[in-house]
Amino acid sequence: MAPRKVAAAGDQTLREHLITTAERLLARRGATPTVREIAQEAGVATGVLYNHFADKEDLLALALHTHVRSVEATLGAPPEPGADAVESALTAFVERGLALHEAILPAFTALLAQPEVLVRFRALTNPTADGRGLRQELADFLRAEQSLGRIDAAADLDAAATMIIGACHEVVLPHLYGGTEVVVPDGLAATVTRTVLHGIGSRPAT
Amino acid sequence: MAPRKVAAAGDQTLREHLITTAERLLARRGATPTVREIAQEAGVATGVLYNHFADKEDLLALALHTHVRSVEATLGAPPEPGADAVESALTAFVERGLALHEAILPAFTALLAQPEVLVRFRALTNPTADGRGLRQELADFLRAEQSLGRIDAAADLDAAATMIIGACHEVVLPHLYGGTEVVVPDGLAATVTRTVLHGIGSRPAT
DNA sequence: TGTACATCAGTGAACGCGCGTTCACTGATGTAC
DNA sequence: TGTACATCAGTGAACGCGCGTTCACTGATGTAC
Repeated sequence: MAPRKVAAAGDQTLREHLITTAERLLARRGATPTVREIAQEAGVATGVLYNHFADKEDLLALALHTHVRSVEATLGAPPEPGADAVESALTAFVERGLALHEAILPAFTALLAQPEVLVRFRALTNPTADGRGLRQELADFLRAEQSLGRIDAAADLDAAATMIIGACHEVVLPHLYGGTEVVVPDGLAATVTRTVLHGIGSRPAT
Repeated sequence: MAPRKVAAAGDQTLREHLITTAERLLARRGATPTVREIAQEAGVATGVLYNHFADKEDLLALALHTHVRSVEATLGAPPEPGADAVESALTAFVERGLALHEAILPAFTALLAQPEVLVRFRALTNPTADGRGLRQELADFLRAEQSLGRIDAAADLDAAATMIIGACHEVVLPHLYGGTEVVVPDGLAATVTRTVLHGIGSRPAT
């Protein structure tokens, strides 16, 4: 056993290097990279991909999984229920969601047209929130706050979570459809939080 | 000038028949149809597409445009501000949004990987809400209700519109990612409306 | 230490396939007489 | 009415291209002596 000098930089294995490279190309706007693009960017021959992965779908699913995990790692831990004021904790949650979606939606949408990659991706564990997914993580947080009496006991928290995560999607999606740069409006997280906590219905003047 | 008998059924021109056929294939889950699939489904030779459209992107952009318009036509007019109670009018709005997104998102996501089609699509007028788009239509409605004093004057209506339309996206998107049937939870429109009007913050017991 | 050999990760030209697109051809229909 | 011709929408085999994938080959490295 005498491996040739690999193109991988640093202490990554070649397999990790290939996943990292595919992840970087995937995160860029546009279509999914070809195997030739991935190999060229990684500095290896195209055939080498098939020494480390079953096929292109396998590599792309792993690249997407790694991408989501590495983006999530940059976000820091979610707020603890009860530790802070509901409003500020929820705002932090929304900011996390906005950052996450801004970072990962381009890759996801590029892969929507490749159903086989999504099948493989789903076969891996959900990379966000210890397998729960972001929406469920938020719903769990809201329910914990509710049991602490800091959220209306009659509120429908699934709907609230859907609306909040939906707002994160909605800020990013039109830019993907429209081909324009994603711009998250200043203070959106705070405004969304205020809206979901207090509502927009008319109220008696104070 | 002696046109051969065309494959188009009824009183549609062959051009319209091709757009309708592409629209139908596009609305089905999955990838974008090939020119051969469209031609076969339309009952004509593949070459005929190029007698009526500049290229595949041209046809698909028109098919998407027609699709959105025909879905919107099935929805009926949006509620008039002030005509009904805010809560019921807004619920109707959300139901329209859910139905619209459920019907058009599969086609949109299939085309996300084909940026050129989206460029051509954007060159056409926005088919929803007289060119305003659904989100703006909703924001305009909320503003009208606000000026009637039926919505909190201090509310951020852009954020509210983003959350509501976002919820419509959020209900459909995970099923597209996940490859499962789209199921809109019963009563979601009413719950979303209640949440956005009254908020989920804890309130004094009545 | 020096030399011959075995190993096998990496190589990249070549393959098969499906795609969008082209264009010489077909034949049903309108027109001229 | 009947016949010869012109038109041109529709036809579909063929083309070129880019893709994912394969596999006979290369050559740097570990091992045996």
